[in-house]
Amino acid sequence: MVGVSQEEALEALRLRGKRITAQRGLILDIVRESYGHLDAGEIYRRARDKDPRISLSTVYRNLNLLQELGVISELHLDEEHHHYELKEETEHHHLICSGCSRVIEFDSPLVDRLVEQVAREQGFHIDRVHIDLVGLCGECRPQQ
Amino acid sequence: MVGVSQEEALEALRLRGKRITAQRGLILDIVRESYGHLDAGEIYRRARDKDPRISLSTVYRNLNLLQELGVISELHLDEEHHHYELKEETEHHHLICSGCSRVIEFDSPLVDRLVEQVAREQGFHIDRVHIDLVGLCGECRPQQ
DNA sequence: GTACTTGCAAACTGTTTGCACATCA
DNA sequence: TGATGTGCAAACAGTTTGCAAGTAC
Repeated sequence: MVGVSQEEALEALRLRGKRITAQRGLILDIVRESYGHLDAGEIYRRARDKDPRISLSTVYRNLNLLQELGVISELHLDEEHHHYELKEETEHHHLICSGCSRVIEFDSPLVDRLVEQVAREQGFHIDRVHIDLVGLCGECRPQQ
Repeated sequence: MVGVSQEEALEALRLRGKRITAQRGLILDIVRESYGHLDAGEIYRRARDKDPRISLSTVYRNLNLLQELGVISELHLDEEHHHYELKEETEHHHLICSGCSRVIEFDSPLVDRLVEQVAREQGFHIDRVHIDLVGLCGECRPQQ
């Protein structure tokens, strides 16, 4: 669950001739601290708490930039808007509680077996795997 | 790969006191004929070819209605907008070619094993499973 | 100093809604 | 006939973009 570090992220910016600004540092901090996965609006709201002058377009621009640099990645959870997380070294998938919206990451060797099997049967070469399991976590189950 | 039939779909409308209109029939035909998965805009464009007076809001309204009735289902493929397909009896997942955009449906017992394993380990009760594998199909692979 | 960034407002895309008119049963 | 559905335009949410002013290096 540990993604790209702040130093690595800043280094990625430098390498591409991008500047290190207060806004970028702030956005990275927020994405890092948010174990749950935030959408752009929520990242903006939290950023504004620390820097009331930041604009929503700066948030969008930098989320897109950080994605291009490979520092964060965009998720398509079940809902409408994009969510962002720090890029992990290992591929992982999402287990989403429809009660409390928490997002748990998982991986399993069964995923690789599944992907291999499907690729072989259908003659595909698979580049990306998205798995979202939606349900109720232990805490939300009893009371629904 | 055979979804709800036209008769079943019309019956579902009747049962809920909904009317059978030319527009609804047309939208259902288009969703049925589109093996690939279309978004609302594309469904609208195709519908307009047969009935130039149909409106985009009618398309949206009916896609939402048909979804509530359980006749079609909404997908969240990798892109921005919703895609729709006829509801299948069996759960299935999507194999998407990033070259030609074709969508192939699949299922495998390994999916159930994976879901069981994750549910057990994390104490979840899983309601929905979304799996999208993105890659290149046999035809698109050589030439890229 | 200069290229890169920002904030702001305006534009854009996908989707939903209010309302008067049309239509299925 | 009366409830339901349609088309149109206007409203919305999320996201992107043009531009002048600001800032990192």
